Amino acid sequence: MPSPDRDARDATHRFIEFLKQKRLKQTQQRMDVLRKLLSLQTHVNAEELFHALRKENPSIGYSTVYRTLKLLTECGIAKENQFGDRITRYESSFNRKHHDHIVCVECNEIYEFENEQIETLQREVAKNLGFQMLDHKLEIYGICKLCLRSKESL
Amino acid sequence: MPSPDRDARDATHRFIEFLKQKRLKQTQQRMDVLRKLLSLQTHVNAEELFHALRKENPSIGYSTVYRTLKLLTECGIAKENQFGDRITRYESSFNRKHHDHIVCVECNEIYEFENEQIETLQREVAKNLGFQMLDHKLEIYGICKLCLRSKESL
DNA sequence: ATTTCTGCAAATAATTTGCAACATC
DNA sequence: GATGTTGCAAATTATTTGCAGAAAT
Repeated sequence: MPSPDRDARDATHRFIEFLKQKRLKQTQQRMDVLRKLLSLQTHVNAEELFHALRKENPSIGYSTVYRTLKLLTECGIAKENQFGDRITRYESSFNRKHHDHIVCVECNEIYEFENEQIETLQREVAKNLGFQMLDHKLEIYGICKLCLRSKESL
Repeated sequence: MPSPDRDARDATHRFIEFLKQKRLKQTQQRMDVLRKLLSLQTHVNAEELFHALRKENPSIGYSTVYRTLKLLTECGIAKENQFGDRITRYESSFNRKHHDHIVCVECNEIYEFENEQIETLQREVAKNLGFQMLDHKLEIYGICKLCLRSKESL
């Protein structure tokens, strides 16, 4: 059975292999960014990651964070997401199934969901239009349960 | 029956009413931006619009284009879209049904499609999660028919 | 005459890049 | 010791804003 710890070790292992294969170096900073991304477990942007890392290592640079996120994305450990605003958010995608996002426009919380029927219909749409589908993304925007509740009680 | 010309006239009319109601002024530039957006009929970014407008009126400014696009979005004539890159693209949304996009990653062409079943499933997902759904967007990324064909013939 | 607009140039925000000092292989 | 990496500062990209002169009400 998969466990968060197990996944973290496996992801780390994959990253190290990836670096080796590309003749890139295994540095402290690169491992730090990976560890932090895995531990935060959410949709973080570069800024949030940078500040979290600064707390532990005040000398880490913004560019290192960006550069490492590129590498992690390249080797499939991280996934980039753009939600409405112009900010790129990253989530760890290692050992994770495809999922879509539903975003609360009030509290900005991002939830995930899966729906196999929607996936199937998307594949059909692409096929009917003669496309070879590579990727797809679906975002639903709305007001979440909690925000609706706190509005009612006014 | 709706015709492109008819839609253009109606959209213009709505924009003029919108400006009046907000006590904003009906200027040459604002009408130019509207006309150009309607005539281009595609998913244009501010830069493309700006250059198209410059050809006819070399003195128009970038900020006017951006500011007018904001107004057109506000009154429902334009709709903003963000596809993967960090660029905002605009399409005219006057008298247009909701639709989703399928983007070719080779030639960057953007096609549109509608699928009522997917829409229904999305509403169900939102409902099940306790969300009040406000908006949603779906993008499929892949390689289009034409690009696939030209790859085969190599 | 008043109010709003425009175009420019400068500001902003997120991200990228050049480079000299530094760490890893 | 050779090569790749880091952190910084400066560049870049898309967009926004302040402002003085110009246009619409």
